[in-house]
Amino acid sequence: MCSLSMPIGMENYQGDLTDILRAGAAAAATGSSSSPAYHSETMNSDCWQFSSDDNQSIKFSTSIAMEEEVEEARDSFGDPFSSYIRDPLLHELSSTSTGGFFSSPSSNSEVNIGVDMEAARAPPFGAHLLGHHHQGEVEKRPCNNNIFSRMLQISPGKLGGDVAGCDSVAVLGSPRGGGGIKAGPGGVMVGSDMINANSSKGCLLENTGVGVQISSPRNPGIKRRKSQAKKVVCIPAPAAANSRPTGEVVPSDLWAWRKYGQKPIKGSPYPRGYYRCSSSKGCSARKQVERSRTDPNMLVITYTSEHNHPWPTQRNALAGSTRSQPSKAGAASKTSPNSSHHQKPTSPAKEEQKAVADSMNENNHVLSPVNVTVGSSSSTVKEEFENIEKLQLEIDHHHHHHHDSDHHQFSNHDQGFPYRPSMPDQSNNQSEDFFADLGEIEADPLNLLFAQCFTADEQQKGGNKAALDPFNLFDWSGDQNTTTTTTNNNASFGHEAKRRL
DNA sequence: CGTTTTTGACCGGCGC
DNA sequence: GCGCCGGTCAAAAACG
Repeated sequence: MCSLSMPIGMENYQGDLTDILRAGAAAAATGSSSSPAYHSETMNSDCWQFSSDDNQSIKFSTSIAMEEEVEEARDSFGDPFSSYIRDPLLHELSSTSTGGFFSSPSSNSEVNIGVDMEAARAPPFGAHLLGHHHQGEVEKRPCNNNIFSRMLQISPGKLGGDVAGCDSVAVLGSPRGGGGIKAGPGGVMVGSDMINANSSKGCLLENTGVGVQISSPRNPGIKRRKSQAKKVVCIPAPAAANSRPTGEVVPSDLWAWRKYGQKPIKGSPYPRGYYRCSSSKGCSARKQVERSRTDPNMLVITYTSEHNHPWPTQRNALAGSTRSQPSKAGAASKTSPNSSHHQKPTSPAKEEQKAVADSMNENNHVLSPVNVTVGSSSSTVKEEFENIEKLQLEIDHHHHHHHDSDHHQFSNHDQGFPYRPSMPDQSNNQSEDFFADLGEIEADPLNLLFAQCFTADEQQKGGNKAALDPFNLFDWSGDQNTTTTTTNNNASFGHEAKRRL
């Protein structure tokens, strides 16, 4: 994996993804200060940078905005990110902390990952709006610094919601609490769906905001079957760089997703993939994955419906999950159906994860000459879960034994280190809350992932491997964990391609 | 064998 | 009512 080193402060950092995001958000929040627009509740923020030793720096920009309405959806959507929303920590985010980036200045390349959880009503901030993905475009506004400006966005919205009030951004923090996150100048992005053309005018979300509907331009509020909110997440597309227009690699979020369709989207050269949760038959959770028209490097993932079941602890079927893509990752044949997946992921989830990782790596790759190597190994799902479990254990461990320390870490770093932003309100309590919440968090795979990453980092500060590669975070495999599996992210991800078009 | 992916067809909403 | 589109279905193929 790449060797990203933790930037400042990060080194010691242990935490889970969630934390990271949170932190980032928090950080962002601070940073975002600039934007006047922010709603008080919302938070913005923006960017965290992780810089690798290499000089690479990665930023995460996050903005999370939620609407009230959104809450229902919040939970799961299956996206790991959603957890953020729920996550109490969000508060933290909302609260602001300093915005620091981890950054290293030097970064040659930066990657931003912005997380937006946006309510349907998008914040006015113009920054980082994603285009309506519907149109296929997601526009990403540049974040502060980042060159690549890849962002991760999450925006929840509700169907039917009225978007009209774009202005109001109510971002809720986490349900629990607190504050919302605003999108900050630093790269905050607005959920594409939410955003509509109007967005330019100030409203990010237009119609779509509404609900689940996936932003169909036509009808904003169309009633889709389910009235649920949808969340939009933008992340750097792994393969994009590689250039596969069509295929997308879906970042894994640990949920098991089964692709049930793909359609070319009218305004976009890239097809949209439709996935549904395969963890549970009854689960209505779905997600759509497509590349941003404007920025092929960005992957727009729209989650709709919630999972009606707990995170899959284990995935059953490996079979079929991976299609051959084997060896040639690099070679991706676009058309060939099989080509779509990188190497064979063992499970979709994994695949997704890999995708994420890949993307990350890719980014890194791009960014830094350094590294990324990746072996390709695919760990099995079980392995993944094992890792997760480990992570959980770690988390628990922290939870039980180290809160303080953890807390300290965060706090200490806060300023510089967004990760655990110091929240005004929460600063002290956070830790408690934080941990209290861990239960939830734990459940969240992503968090775990991140946690893993981070922990690994600590472990390995010395580092070699990348410990911190934020991107690697996504990577399950593990160098990080000692254990690890082999999986990895290969730099080559070529997953894309697939089908039609 | 069970699961996933692929992919053409079908369905429903919307605009004209 | 028709056509466009997006979303979903379902059969076939692929995979482990």
